[in-house]
Amino acid sequence: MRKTPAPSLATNVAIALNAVIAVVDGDRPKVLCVRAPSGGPGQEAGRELALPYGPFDPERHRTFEIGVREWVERQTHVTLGYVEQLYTFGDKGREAPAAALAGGAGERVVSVGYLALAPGLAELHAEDALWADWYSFFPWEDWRGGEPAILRELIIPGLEGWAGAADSKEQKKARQARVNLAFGLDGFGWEEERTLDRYELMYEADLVVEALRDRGDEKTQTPGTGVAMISDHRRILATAIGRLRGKLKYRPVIFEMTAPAFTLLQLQRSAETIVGFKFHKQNFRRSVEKSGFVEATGEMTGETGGRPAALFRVDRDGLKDRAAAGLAIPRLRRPGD
Amino acid sequence: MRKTPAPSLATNVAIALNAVIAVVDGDRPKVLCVRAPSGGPGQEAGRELALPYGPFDPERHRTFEIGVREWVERQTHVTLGYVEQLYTFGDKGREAPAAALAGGAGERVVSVGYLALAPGLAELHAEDALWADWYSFFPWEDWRGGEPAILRELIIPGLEGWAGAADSKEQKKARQARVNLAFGLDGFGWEEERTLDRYELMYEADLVVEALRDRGDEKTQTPGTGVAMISDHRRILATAIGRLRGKLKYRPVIFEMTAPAFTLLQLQRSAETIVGFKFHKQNFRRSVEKSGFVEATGEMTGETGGRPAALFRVDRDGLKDRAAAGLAIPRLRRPGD
DNA sequence: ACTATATATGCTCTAGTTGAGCATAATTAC
DNA sequence: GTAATTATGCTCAACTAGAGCATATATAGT
Repeated sequence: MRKTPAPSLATNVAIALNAVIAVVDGDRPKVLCVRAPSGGPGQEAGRELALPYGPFDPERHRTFEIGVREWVERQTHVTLGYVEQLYTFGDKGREAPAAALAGGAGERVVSVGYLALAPGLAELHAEDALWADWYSFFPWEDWRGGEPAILRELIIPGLEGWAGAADSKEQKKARQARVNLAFGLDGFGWEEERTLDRYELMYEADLVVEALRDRGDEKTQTPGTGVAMISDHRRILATAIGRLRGKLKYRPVIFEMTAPAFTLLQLQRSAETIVGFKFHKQNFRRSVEKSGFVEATGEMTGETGGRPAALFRVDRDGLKDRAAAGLAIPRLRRPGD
Repeated sequence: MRKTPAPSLATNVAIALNAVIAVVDGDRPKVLCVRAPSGGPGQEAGRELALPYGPFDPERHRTFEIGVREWVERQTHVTLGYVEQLYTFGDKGREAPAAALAGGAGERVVSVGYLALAPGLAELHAEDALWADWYSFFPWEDWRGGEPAILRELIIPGLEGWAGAADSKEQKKARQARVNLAFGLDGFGWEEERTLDRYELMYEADLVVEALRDRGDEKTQTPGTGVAMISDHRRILATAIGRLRGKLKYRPVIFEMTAPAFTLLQLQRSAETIVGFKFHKQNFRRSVEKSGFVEATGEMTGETGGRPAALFRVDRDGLKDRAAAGLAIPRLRRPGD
């Protein structure tokens, strides 16, 4: 028997706060990005995209969330609504690109990722900031027009090749099972919130540029599998999208991203934009109308291109009463099912 | 227009890894605790309980998870199964007690909390480590014997008093709404996974000792509201319990905590122990049997005190096939509903 | 004015799920 | 034996979710 020693805590770690600031712009989901101050060696392609990030200053910030809000609002002039902590990323290998990014030496950089939702595109005041469509980073995640061609043509074959290239029979089966689960193959359904699983598999299978880059590989292209980001920011973004997609189902967060008044179809399009596939319209109305989240304003809009639609607004009281619930998000129906 | 400056990252932060190691022992949920090396000033009561924690050593640990596994296994000789990151806690105010705990000076300590599940009580080799019943920290969370008396007698009145003591009418309503939602009052149901919301409200309302202690208050007792822990460890534990309770519903994590063979009632008791209330037995069987998670071993056990029960084991293939699903956890039925 | 087309909105039908309870079976404790 | 205890099978009613039919009210084009 020995006593548990009081551990001493190491100090040579820096903390960065990363924010995924998500908005819906019509039928495009967007995320605030910055152009990073030029990539590492072999990256003359210019300035890679990064999530906005800031230092965590323990002197000035009582909490992480205060820190995030503070520098986001100062640097981008975007006012954040809903904010939640996502995950803390501390893997080694992050540090090389991240340290370059920070201009610092080779100390370990840990980043705490945050997801923030805003009600619409804010005007940007920094010249190297932009709103990017998040499906440009994850083209395989957008099923609104049916199954993305890139999946059948390139990604699934690539993943099956990777699974088949494993050493043992056991390993092959294990890899294939992961692929099936994440990508909804072989009897599994496509679960929209598994964005991180899918990205990680693609990374392991060398289907995204970051995998090659992080190894210092020659090849710097993986056509069709989306735009790369600096460091592990695309992984952070994948985490954020998955979290947001899941959250829609059990918290009324969609209303953090809507205009003050909207038609039910606009609300549906917002949800579909995030979730990445289309819903049955009448069922969606039914569930929203009985949810208590919205109330009719009594006004109509004629800008629909068809019969005018009733305008709704958020029912603040209803929202409070049902803060424990979310929208009824159906499952993705594949034509063949 | 100005360029986003490359932020410099501060370094005077230490990272601790905290682990909530949870097991189910019959009908008691347990968590590994250590006796902290004597509390702060005014805490002569001896050694407060703490979650086991260790330093994150950026030199030696490629990832946080590796770090957690390493020091847990080294210090406690408990082998961890399932491990997941919970949340990163960085609030100011943590640091005073946490720094004392670390024996260090007044630097900011950030801790990354982890939830780990193990299949049973491991023998402990450190004399100041122990398995504690987690409901000793949260007596109001255990509804298996009906609504805990302490809730109606003490906690709810205390919270309503706190709500009523707010400055403005608005504030009062807002506070009361939070209480209703978290504690399932006024038409809301009790949601077992809202453990953190409940703990936070009780902290704000001065119903747990930590609230008084963190302010340096004279009073050091809040009878009936559970055992205190050092620093914000009870909050970390509340986070872990909520996460685990929620996770049961959509991932088959319960099987990380079960013996190799079990009866369906034993499985049910394990789930009830975690969730904190009892289920309808026949419905639970029905859902488990058709879930594909388990298969009959063909053997029976006579140790039930009644008719012998069939023994089941985890169906590893079924688990893989259904890794996307969890147990069907019903809602808490209150007698009056 | 008439027609095609687009969106809005109401309603129904079916299959499946969930909550609850009845009934019977096979043990042990006294 | 009888009571108590646990196991297990089955049914019923309420509710939910997926799908589609039908009708209403616009705009655009001829």
